[in-house]
Amino acid sequence: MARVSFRDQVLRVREEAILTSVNRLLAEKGFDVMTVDEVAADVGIAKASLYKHFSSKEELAAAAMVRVLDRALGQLGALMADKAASELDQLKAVARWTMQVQLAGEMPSLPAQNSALRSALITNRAYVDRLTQVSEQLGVWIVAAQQNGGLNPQLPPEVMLYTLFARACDPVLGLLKAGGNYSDEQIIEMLLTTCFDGLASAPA
Amino acid sequence: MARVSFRDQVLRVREEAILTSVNRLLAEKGFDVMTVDEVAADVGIAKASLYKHFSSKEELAAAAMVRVLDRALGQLGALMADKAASELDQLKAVARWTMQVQLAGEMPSLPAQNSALRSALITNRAYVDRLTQVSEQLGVWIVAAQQNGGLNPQLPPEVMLYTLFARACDPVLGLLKAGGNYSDEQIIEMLLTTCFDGLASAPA
DNA sequence: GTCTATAGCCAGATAGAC
DNA sequence: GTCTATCTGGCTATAGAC
Repeated sequence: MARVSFRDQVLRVREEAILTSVNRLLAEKGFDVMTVDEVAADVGIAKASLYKHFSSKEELAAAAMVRVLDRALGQLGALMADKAASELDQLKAVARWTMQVQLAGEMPSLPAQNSALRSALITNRAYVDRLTQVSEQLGVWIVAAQQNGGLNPQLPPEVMLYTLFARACDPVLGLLKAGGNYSDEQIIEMLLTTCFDGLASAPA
Repeated sequence: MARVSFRDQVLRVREEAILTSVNRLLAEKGFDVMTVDEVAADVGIAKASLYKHFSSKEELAAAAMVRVLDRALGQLGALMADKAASELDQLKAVARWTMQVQLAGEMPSLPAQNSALRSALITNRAYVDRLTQVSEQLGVWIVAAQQNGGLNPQLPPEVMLYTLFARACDPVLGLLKAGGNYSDEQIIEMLLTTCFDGLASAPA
């Protein structure tokens, strides 16, 4: 196995620092409002140095998304190891995890409208690959849960999948946190209830 | 009663045309990506003329929000006249209406992050008044529905209210419409199910 | 109130020395 | 690869003639 040079390690650490800043700023302000100058200032390097690592603002966002999707894949892998849990429980655990990430201010929020960003993302192999992997694993659990009665079998799996993704960046979380009336754990439990049991029915 | 001059009527029609364009562009691209040049081009007037009617881009967005909130208040008034409907039915009707507006490409989407926009909105009396009115009427229905068993009494009304607002600009709608596999009416019915009955339980 | 033209600013991205 | 300094373009907003 090839040894990694000290020089490469330093680079890797620096890129990690960049992505941490990008991730936080994307979660705070969103892609359109975030500026590359802010990122550079937050990392503590010159803007030109940033562009030696990432060739555009869109690439920065894509790299941040790849990192968060990798974290998600790690979560999925850990959950798959739990053979005792039902598929519904595993899906709830995923939703809980995404809400925790969002409450921690670490969920990057990308606008669906920005076309320059969209085309950069869909042509980014690393991003598309990971997004596909996450979707496929969730899809497996959704279909299984529909068959064993954990999820409503009348809704298309596609709708369930989109809904879970959407709840990972639901603005309701931010509103409730800003209100300050509930703990993070209370917020998560309430939103898990609204997501899986709806507004109408009382939890079992 | 004072007669409205012809001149004022022309102005009023022009401002309506401006707001229609702003509303559509806000729904399509969002506030940050929309430019005042685009609005002027869409209306077919010079940008400087726009600024004679509205003093800033934020004022444009606020006026568009006021108009959509007025439409919402009209809906609420019509629903209140239906004495036979339960409060749950009325809330579902409101949610259905907001989804129809969104599918029609007429729901302006404003980013929660942009601080210049936020301060312009919260200091806009017309906007705040209407938002308060809508919230209060929905709050009345929510509390009543919780008391008569239509809605889960364990969830704070505040959480229900935020959730209903959030569903009015839920990205899931756009994703499903872009997919092209379902009719508008099918999309709305599915999302009403996920919102009120959740992903887990089958509808009654 | 409408227009053309432009001011003023700030963003993303780059040049070139070290 | 890092920096300082700068380019380039697009944006909001305004000046000033009609």
